[in-house]
Amino acid sequence: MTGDPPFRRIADAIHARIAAGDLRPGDRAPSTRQITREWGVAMATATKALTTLHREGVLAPVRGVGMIVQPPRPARASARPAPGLTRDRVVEAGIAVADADGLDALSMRRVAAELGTGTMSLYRHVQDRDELVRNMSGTVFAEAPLPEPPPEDWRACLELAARTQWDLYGRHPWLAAVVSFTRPPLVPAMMAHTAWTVRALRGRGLSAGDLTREVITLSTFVRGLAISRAEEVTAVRATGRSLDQWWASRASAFTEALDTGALSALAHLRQDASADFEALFAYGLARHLNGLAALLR
Amino acid sequence: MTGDPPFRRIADAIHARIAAGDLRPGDRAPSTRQITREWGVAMATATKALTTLHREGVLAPVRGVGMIVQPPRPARASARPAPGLTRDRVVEAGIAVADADGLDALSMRRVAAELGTGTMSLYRHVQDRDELVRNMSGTVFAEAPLPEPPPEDWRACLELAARTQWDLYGRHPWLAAVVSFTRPPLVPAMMAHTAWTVRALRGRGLSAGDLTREVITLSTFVRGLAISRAEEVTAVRATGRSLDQWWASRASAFTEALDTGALSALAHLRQDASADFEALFAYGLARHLNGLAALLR
DNA sequence: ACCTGAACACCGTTCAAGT
DNA sequence: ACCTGAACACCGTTCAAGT
Repeated sequence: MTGDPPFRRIADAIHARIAAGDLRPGDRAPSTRQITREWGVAMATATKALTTLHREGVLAPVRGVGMIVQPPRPARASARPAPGLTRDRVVEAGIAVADADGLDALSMRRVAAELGTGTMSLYRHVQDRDELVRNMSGTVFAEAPLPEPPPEDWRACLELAARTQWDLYGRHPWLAAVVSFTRPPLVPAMMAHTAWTVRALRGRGLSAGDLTREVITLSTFVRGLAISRAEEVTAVRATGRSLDQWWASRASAFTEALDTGALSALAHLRQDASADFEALFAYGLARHLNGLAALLR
Repeated sequence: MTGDPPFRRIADAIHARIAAGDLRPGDRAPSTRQITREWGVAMATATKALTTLHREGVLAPVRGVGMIVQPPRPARASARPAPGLTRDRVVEAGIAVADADGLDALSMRRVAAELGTGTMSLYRHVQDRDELVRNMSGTVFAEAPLPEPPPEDWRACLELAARTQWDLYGRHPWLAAVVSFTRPPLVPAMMAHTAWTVRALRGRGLSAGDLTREVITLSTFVRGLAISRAEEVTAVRATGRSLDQWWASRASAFTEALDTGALSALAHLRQDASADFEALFAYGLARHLNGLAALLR
């Protein structure tokens, strides 16, 4: 890029401003004089940059005004199906967007742009945004199979199932907020996860009700903590502040609150322990499984 | 309300349709003939209902067309501060909207409409929507104080703290998705909750790290299950289908999946147990506290 | 100086116009 | 018949114009 000749670099920079929306169709592009000032080049170079963009159809000269930004030409012929656009590609693009920038960034327009199609073309492959998200969940769950045959020990099984979900939520921070265990979508990979856990618990004296509650509450704990961890990822992305920095910025207001009698007990909390999600996961899982062990005994 | 005379009830009903957006400025209001059919009243009553709305400025007669819905008159003079609009009133209105229609319905425009102000007036009292939601959390947490002095038994304390949060999330289904225990806002009522729990656990041999993890993982379980319950509320509101009805509609596809080998273990789950959130709460809490009891022993 | 309406840059999705 | 761009009815928030 830096090896490009100056007129090319200037042309690309102007093009980038148009792509970014800083310059919009109908606006005046920088004049040759402005270009010479801004980039420190000769008039000949500035003129060549503009005529290049003219030849490429990006700008058009208007007598007595200057170079005007043209409306973008449609990238593809209309009413022709985008070649190779499939439900799987839409879902993959959705996963890529959500992994990179979170669920809030997952707009239909953004996914379509990622695929180089019109927004409405997506609706030929998914019914609506909700169905897209559901399909995304199903697809990523298939990334996390559980071993066959399972470990013999029920505790090893439950630890493995919980750990597998925990890691999956870590790879896809948007996932935790989106899965449901009370209205599970009919996604084979998710049902397989649940079925694997049921098999580990079956025939150990739990009532059918307790078996159901065990499966749901364990998943709920893992999901709940994964939601907190994901919020942390989002907060860092949004504010640029890590949890440590956030606490540091609150420290003075916090210690002030500690003086006021009833809140002084908060001084017994350790902030580093609240930021270590791995240790929180291990602790909460251990308490739950120890409680279950007492029930099974 | 039901004691109002018929013409008043009809006029109110038409007004309600306008407020709901079913009838928009420029639309024709129901004619006298339509009113006699729809409400089963005499022409004189229908005419009185329409002339009442005319006198109130809601409708205006257009010769040869009928009664036309008028644009709403601005409720208050501009650039005059809305009398009595305070941060507390904004927060209260936000809570009312979110309680009634969920967090998705909590738009700045909706809250402003509820208060009869312009949207931008809200920004004089809260910095942005996020701060509004944070203030809402703080306010409702103050609804759920914990008793002083606390019970002597640590287990009774933790059960009470968990139960209090659980009930609070039940009264305000939007709350669970919004609270954070890793970046807690400096809200006295929330900090008091945490401090109360810390006091119950202090001096029982837990390390500072484990004490911190205990407080967070217990809250995480309660919050996680409350999120599931809230999603259930939202799903019923959106689809009009209870969890039972949802499962019934899935039954055939579900039992089909059960036949395919590995998933047959799912038949051991009891759907009614998955829908009983109170029992799920009690089960999960008991497992966690039994696990903690083993650690403290 | 204080307040807020118009405007902007986004959404998801409907629907009719295009091929 | 199939496909999709324009349009609609929403967002949160900026900013400049109003009082």
